Amino acid sequence: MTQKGITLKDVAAAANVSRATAARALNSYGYVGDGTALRVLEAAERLGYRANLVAQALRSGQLPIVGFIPGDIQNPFFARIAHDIEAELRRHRHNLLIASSEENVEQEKELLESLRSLSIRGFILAPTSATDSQHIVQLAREGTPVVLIDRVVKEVHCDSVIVDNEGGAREAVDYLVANGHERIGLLRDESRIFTAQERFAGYQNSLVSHGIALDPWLVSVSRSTVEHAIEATIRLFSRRDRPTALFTVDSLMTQGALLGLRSMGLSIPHDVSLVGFDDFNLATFTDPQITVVAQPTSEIGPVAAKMLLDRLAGKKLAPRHTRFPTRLIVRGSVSQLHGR
Amino acid sequence: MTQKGITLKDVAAAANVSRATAARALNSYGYVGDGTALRVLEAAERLGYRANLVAQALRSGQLPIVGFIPGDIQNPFFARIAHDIEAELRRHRHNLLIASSEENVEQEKELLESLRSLSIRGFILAPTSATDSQHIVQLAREGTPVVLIDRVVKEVHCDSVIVDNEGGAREAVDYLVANGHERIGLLRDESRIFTAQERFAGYQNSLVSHGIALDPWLVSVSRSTVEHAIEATIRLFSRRDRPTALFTVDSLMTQGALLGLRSMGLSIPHDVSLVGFDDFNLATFTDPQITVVAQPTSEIGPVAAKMLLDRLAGKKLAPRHTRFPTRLIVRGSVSQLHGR
DNA sequence: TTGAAAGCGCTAACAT
DNA sequence: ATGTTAGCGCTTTCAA
Repeated sequence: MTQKGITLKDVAAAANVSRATAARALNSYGYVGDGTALRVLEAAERLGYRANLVAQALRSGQLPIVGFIPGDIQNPFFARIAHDIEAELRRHRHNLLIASSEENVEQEKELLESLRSLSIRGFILAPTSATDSQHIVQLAREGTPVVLIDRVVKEVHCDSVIVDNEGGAREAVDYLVANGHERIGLLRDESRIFTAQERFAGYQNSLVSHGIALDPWLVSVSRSTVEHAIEATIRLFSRRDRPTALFTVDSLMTQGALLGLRSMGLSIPHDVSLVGFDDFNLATFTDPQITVVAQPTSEIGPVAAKMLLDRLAGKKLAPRHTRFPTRLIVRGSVSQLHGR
Repeated sequence: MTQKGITLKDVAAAANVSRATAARALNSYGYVGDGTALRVLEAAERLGYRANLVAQALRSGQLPIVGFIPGDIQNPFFARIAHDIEAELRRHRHNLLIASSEENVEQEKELLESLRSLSIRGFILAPTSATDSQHIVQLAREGTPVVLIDRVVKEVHCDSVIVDNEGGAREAVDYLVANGHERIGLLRDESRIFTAQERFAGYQNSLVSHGIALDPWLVSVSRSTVEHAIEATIRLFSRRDRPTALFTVDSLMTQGALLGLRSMGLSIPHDVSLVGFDDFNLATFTDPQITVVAQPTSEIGPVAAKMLLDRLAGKKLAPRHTRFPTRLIVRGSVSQLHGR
């Protein structure tokens, strides 16, 4: 046993002062005589005193912890953001509690519900559903600071950090069209997810602006996992009159598409051209390398963390919304379609 | 404002009982009249009562939170483990606080130090250093349950979950030798890291058992990031009389090697054969696919979480150590060396 | 079967 | 400049 259970009382006793004075010295507020302060500090040091944050939290009603609820911590996109948030919070002596919703609204609700009992100071959240959002509205209304990332929910008025999904998707499809493609497949995730909606809109808008009719058969919906995306890809390309190009709405689905196409013996870009939303490590390792719409992943975490920290510091501002632009990175997965 | 700040007192008042009785009814212990219990439960329900975990923690000295300190949450290996631990903890109504050490011992110490004030119930930790470990010893000695994963520290007596690093590395190098390679490069990370030591031992042992002398020039040390590994690879292969094969000790370094070799115009497996420790998504997307030593990543998290949960439940057992076997997955990145 | 009261460790209003 | 005291929300003796 070592310096476990050294409390303020012990320090106060050792320094021959009251607990109040000891607290003042330790947290440097109010009046404390110089000599006294020194004695207290010295005693605390000697005893190995460490303030009990739980006790502080009971009084203040706030634990120095922020909750992060991503769709899936295994998605490198979220892992990167988690890392950045954590680093930023650490600078402000806060900790990060991570709980994945696993893209399941019910789980998201339960998580939020259970975390509220913990007096968590605020949340950074990637809501699973763009519509089922009463639980978030509720949370925000109670005064708990919330920052939405990657996705946004209409009814909720709080800070948010997202990217230009519509523009990014549109640019991707524009690029495909510019290369002569007209039968452009879309591999998208469930429409309850905000980004799915916006990216789908970009796909549509691009087609419309080029006078290309939207063919529902070219759109395949799947869950956002490599496995599901493989199946969806195979479904899409098993039809005769298959697409000449494919746009995938996130990196996991892009990977699934890669695998699905390979399993069908379809080569990129010879048989099929491919553009994916969200850049990922793997994209530069394949041959050819994959053309993608890149998001400024490294900026999202820090910005979101700072927004939340501002709220925790008590700043009363109107909700702020950051929307980052995306960037098309042309690599080698799109070919000029001949016979045009 | 909604059901914020409903306390036990409110529930007790609403049910016309004392706080003590309300607590008994809510937590079902001690004697409570059936009718009374019902009234209390009903009142709690109606008021939307939620127990204040911080207050409970102040009494019990324990917050239902477990700390996870990986080297880097962005490493898919740790992200997967984090996910699995979290899922397991959730079943036992515990939460997971994640803080990366970023492979920095000092940061690891600070993290632990600051988290102790939080009355965290236990830790799952991948220690950055195999030697600098007093802080962990200390922690364990104070009675805080600790489970070590991926890496282990001699002086610390606690549960651990690791894999057969030596055996896995040996098998990889054996395989290279069996394919006629003798000049086998090693890309390893810093020797303070436990896994680095064991994997290096496996490399050595294999060479020795085949009567091949260890050539220090063939060993390149680098930090475990893609960028550093690229440089180290280039360094290794810039020498004349370069290796015919390369063994990399983790997936980030394998990626770095891939990139480094490509930048030098060296093709796999024609110019260089490659085997990496730790399987990763990308390994099957490259052409050729990469031969790797796979770890049972999906088993580590659940086992570690269960060990910790046992401790939290108060089980007094001798420290348990699980060491999982590894498995060589032969794909296409190794070629039979001619002229042998 | 229930209630009163103490106390977990800390802070802050109030008094001195 | 310092001490006294009350109380954050909860659990748990102890007494009734």
